[in-house]
Amino acid sequence: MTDEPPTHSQSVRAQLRLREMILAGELSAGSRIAELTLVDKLGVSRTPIRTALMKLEQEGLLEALSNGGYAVRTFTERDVSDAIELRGTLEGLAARLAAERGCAARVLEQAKACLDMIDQLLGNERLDDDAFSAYVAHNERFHALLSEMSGSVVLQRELERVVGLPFASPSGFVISQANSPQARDMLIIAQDQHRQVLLAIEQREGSRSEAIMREHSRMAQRNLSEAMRSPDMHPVPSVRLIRRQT
Amino acid sequence: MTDEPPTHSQSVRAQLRLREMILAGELSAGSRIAELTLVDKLGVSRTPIRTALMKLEQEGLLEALSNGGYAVRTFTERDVSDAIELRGTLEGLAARLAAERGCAARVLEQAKACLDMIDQLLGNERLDDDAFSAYVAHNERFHALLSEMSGSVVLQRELERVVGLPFASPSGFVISQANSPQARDMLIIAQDQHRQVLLAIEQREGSRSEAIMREHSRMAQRNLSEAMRSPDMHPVPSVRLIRRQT
DNA sequence: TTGACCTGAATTGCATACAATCAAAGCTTA
DNA sequence: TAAGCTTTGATTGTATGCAATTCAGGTCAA
Repeated sequence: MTDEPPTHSQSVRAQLRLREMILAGELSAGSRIAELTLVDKLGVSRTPIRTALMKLEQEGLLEALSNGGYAVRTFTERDVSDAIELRGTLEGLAARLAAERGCAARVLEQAKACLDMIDQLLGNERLDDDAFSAYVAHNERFHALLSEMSGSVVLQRELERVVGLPFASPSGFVISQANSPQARDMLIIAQDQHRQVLLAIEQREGSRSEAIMREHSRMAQRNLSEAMRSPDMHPVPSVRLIRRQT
Repeated sequence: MTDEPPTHSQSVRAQLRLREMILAGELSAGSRIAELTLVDKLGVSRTPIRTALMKLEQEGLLEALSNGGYAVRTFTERDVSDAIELRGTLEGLAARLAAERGCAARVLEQAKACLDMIDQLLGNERLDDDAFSAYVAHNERFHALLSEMSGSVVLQRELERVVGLPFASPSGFVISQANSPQARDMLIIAQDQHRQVLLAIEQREGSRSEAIMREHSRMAQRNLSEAMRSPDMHPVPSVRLIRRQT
C-alpha cells in the first residue's frame, strides 16, 4: 500500500500521508483529530504523528485548538484570494530585488530554458494530460527560479511558506480548466508575462518587473472565481477545503 | 529562579527560555545543540524540548541540520535588511487592502488613540527609559492594528511570522539610539508617517497608503546601518545574531 | 423541565526506555 | 606512514506508560 521509499523517517511519511488525507477530505474538517485514531490509520506511534501534526499546523493545513489538539482548517474564498494576492506581492518583491540587485546569469539562463520548454508545449493546439502536467512542473520551476533570483534567503523562505498553501501555488488553479477552449489562451498570456518579467529583470527595471508579477497573480484570481462558480466537481483536490460563505 | 506563572505548559516555558538563551548568546551559534544538554539546563524532559526546538525553527531562530538536530541561526546584515524590506512590503499590502476594502471604524479609532498616546510621549523634549519603552509598546500596537485593518487573517498570520524575527520587528532598532539627539527627530518623522497612512486609508487611497508603509520601513533600514556601524556594544540583544560579512 | 454539579471516560502533555543512525577514534594492514 | 576498516560512543528518532486535564453524560435538586 504505502510503498514509499524508506529514505524518509516515520515523521515525514506520516506528514505526507496526513497531507494527502487532508486534501482528499478523508478527515472531517473543523472537528478535532484524535491522535489515537491516526495511530490506527497510519500504523506509527503517537510521537511521529505529533511532529507531523505540528508541521502541518505551521504549514497552514491544520489549526491548533485552544485546549490541545488540532482540526483541519477550512478557508473562505476570500482567504484563498488573499493568499494569491500575497503570493503576487512576494513574487513582485522577488522580481524587483532581482532587477535592482542583478542576478546570476546562470539562473537567468535556466529560467529562459524553462520558458523555452513551456513554449514548446504550448506550440500544440491542444494539451493532453501529460503535456499539462509537464506544464505545471515547468511553471512551478520557473516560479522557484524567480524566487531564487531575488538573492534573498529570507524572502525565498517566506515564499516557500506561502506557496505551501495548496491553492496559493503558482499552478493552484490552472488545472481546473485543463481542456476548456480558453485554457490554452490563458496559458499563452501567462507565458507572455513570464517572458516580459525576465526581460524587465535583465534590463534592471525594478518597478516594472514588480508590477508584472503582481498582475501575473491575477490570472490565478480569475481562475479561482471560475473554479468556484463552476457547479461541477472540482478536479483540484484542495478546493474541498474552501467553504462558501463567511 | 524561573518563577514563571504555571499557566504555561512545559513546552511553552521551554520555548520562552530557549529564546531568551539564544538572544542572550548563551548558545554558541552555528554548532549543533544537543537535546540532552538542554534537559540539564532547562530541567524538563526531551519531549517538550523537542517541540520547543521545532517551534523555534519555524520561528526562524534555529535552522534544522541535515542529519537531525538544530543549530542557532545567524544572519548577515543583508538578511536583516531583507527581512525589514519584507515587513515593509507586507505592511504596505496590509495598508492597501485596508484602504481598498475599508476597515471597521472601531479599529481606526483605536489606532488614532494609539497615535495620540505617542504624540503625548513625543511632546517631551527628551525621553527617559520609561517613556521609551512606552513608545515601543504603542508603536508595536499600532503596527498590529494596521495588520488587523487589512481584514485578512492570511496576511496577519504571515506578518506575525515576519515580525517574529527579532530585528524585523517594528521596534527592532529604534532602541539602539534611544538617547541620541537625533533619536527624537526620527520618531517624529515616523509618527508623521503613522498619521499619514491612517489618513490615506480613511480616504481609500490604496496606492498611497502602500507607498507610505514601504517608506516607513526604510526608517528601520537606516537605524540598522547606524547600529551596525557604531563600534560600541549594542543595546539590542538580537544584534548578536548578526555576523558581519557573508 | 431546566440548570448545575458530579463522575467517568477519553485525550492530550510529559517522561523515559529502546532502537537506529551517525561520527570519531583506534587498530590493522599494505 | 598512510589508508581503510572496525568498533565504540554519542545523539537523534520512535514507542509507550503515566499523569493531568478536558469533555460528555447522567443524576439530583430547584
